Amino acid sequence: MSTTPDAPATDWLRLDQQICFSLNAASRAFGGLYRVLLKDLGLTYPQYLVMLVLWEHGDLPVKKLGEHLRLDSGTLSPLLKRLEAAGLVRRERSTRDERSVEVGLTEEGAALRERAVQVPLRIAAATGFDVEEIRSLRTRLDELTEALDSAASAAAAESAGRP
Amino acid sequence: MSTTPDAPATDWLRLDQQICFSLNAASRAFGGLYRVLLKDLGLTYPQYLVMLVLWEHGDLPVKKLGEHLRLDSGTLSPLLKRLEAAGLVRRERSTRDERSVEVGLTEEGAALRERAVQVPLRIAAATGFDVEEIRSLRTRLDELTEALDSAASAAAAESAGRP
DNA sequence: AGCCATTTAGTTGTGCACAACTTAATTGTG
DNA sequence: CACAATTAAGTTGTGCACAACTAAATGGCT
Repeated sequence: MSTTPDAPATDWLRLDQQICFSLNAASRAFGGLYRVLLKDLGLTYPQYLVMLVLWEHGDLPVKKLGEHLRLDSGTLSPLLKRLEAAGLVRRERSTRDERSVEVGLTEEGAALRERAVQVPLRIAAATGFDVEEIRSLRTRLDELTEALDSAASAAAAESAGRP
Repeated sequence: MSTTPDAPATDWLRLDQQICFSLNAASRAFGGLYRVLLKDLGLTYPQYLVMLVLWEHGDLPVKKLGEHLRLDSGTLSPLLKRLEAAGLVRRERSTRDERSVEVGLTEEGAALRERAVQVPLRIAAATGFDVEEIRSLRTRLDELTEALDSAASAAAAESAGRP
């Protein structure tokens, strides 16, 4: 254990000291606001994230999409099917590599971008944070994600057999 | 719109500038580490949060539990049934108010606390953050949650009819 | 007392996250 | 070339989040 707790073990179990709880709550609060703002666009928040990636990078195989979003095909396949049913994306097997499925925007999907531009602005306004605060919080969170990811794989390896 | 964006609208749609994405990623990274650490205890992360509240506050009606966790009965009812099936909690209708269901720890549930104490320590160590950093990040996130919550209800009221 | 609005749990249905597995195509190696 | 290992997508099953709804009990009000 590399930290030196300055409180008795009991306190560490107290809910209000658990950063994970704050993070989880903030994440769900974001979800709540996005739900309201995205209702007009007919998108859920994860669907919106997929659209963001496609708007930025153009057509991509499911695999690449998953790398950008940290999601696997188990999550993406049904989500993409719903976006396809909504007429926002196309999915077609790559001819060069039949294992791969290329995801691309339909005209309707590309057009939706115009209406989506206001969403991040309204979100930023809602946070009440200025650009610099947002940036620094983001940096901290990304550090956290990386630290947690490597700790999780280390712990998983340990509980399996020796690394 | 109360902020003055210093970047063109296009940049606001860029995934890597979206704080929500970082937050979402961090939240899922936490989930991943908790999944590994809680496997031994036979708990999921939301189940662990429920146990934390019960360990700290003792028996509580479902309603109060939901207030602590920001969750409603739609989420809690099935979750509590699983904890009950696992023998960790009891659920019984209050005699004073038949609408209310009191949730309490079984002996086994209370005993699990001893084994859970190590979890937050290992999480804290994994973050690589010191106590002060954790506290300040937590404060920021709580501010964020509150701002987002009130923005969401304002936006919901607006899209319904005038507030 | 009688009735209605509110409160509390629970149920149902949709969608996401993730583990474990399947299928099919591709790659690497002897 | 043949065949094993790898890779990509999809499927299945479990659990959570949340909206919308139901059922039952309570409390207030006339």
